[in-house]
Amino acid sequence: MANQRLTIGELSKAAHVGAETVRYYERIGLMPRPARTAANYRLYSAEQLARLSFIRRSRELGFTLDRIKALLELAGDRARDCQAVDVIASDHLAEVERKIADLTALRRTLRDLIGQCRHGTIADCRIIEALSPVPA
Amino acid sequence: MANQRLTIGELSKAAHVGAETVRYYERIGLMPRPARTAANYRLYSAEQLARLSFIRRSRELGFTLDRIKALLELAGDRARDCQAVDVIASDHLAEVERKIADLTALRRTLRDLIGQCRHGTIADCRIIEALSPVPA
DNA sequence: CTTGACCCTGTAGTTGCCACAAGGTCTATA
DNA sequence: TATAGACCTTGTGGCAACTACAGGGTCAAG
Repeated sequence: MANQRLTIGELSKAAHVGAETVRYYERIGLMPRPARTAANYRLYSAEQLARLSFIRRSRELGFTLDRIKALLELAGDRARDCQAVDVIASDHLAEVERKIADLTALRRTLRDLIGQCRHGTIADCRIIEALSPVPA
Repeated sequence: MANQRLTIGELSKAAHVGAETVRYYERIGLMPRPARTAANYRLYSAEQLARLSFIRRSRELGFTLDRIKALLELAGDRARDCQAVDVIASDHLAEVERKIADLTALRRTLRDLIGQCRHGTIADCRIIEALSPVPA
């Protein structure tokens, strides 16, 4: 009963990942090549569904496919020290924090700029002015 | 004296934009086709340098090339109401704010996850566990 | 036996560039 | 005058992570 095999469409629905995305994951080696029916249809196992779900969750957390590949390799090695996992996650967190900092600075600049808008003509628009270079 | 024309390399240095990027902007219609020397070298005017600098500043603020194109069109129309500029900038700000919100939620999740790490084996790694689907 | 929903492969588009390759040009120096 | 090296030209392909076809094959229901 654990042998229920899924077509790509069924897998796709179960994992909430587009079928074309699944094929893409296969092409880049993130998902294994599945079994095939006589008619060359892909057939997925429960384990492969679990793998795809893992990928989807990781993507939701913003991990890159490269890092997800690394996480999946680690996940298979149950006896191993989980420090490597920690490193990947911490690196990712650091990147998220950097992006937040960048975007926060950007938000400030944009708010200032928009706040200065006097709603007149382009000729005295502060936004355009801020973007325009000073004539040398 | 206002007639000083620049090669793509000179333009590139002056505006702090890669030469290949300038050619790319030309291809997509963001920069105009410049004059050419007898040897087919591109020659840029001061006005074109100003346009490229405008683009660079706008990119630094995270505007997409499409929006920059729109901003440049508006910027040329000095008598026009600057409301359209305000709309573009405000839309952009809204997107930045959305991204900050998304990333902030992500940061929280990642921090929680990493904080739960007990530094044992993969088998009881909270991070891997959180990513793994519950077996049905 | 046909309709419609599924599946297949392969290719091209998205965004904003960067990195070649293979050639032409220009300038300075030996 | 020859030549080295820095510049310029076009065209192509790559990056991330998909998405959207086109042009076919397959399968189950009515």
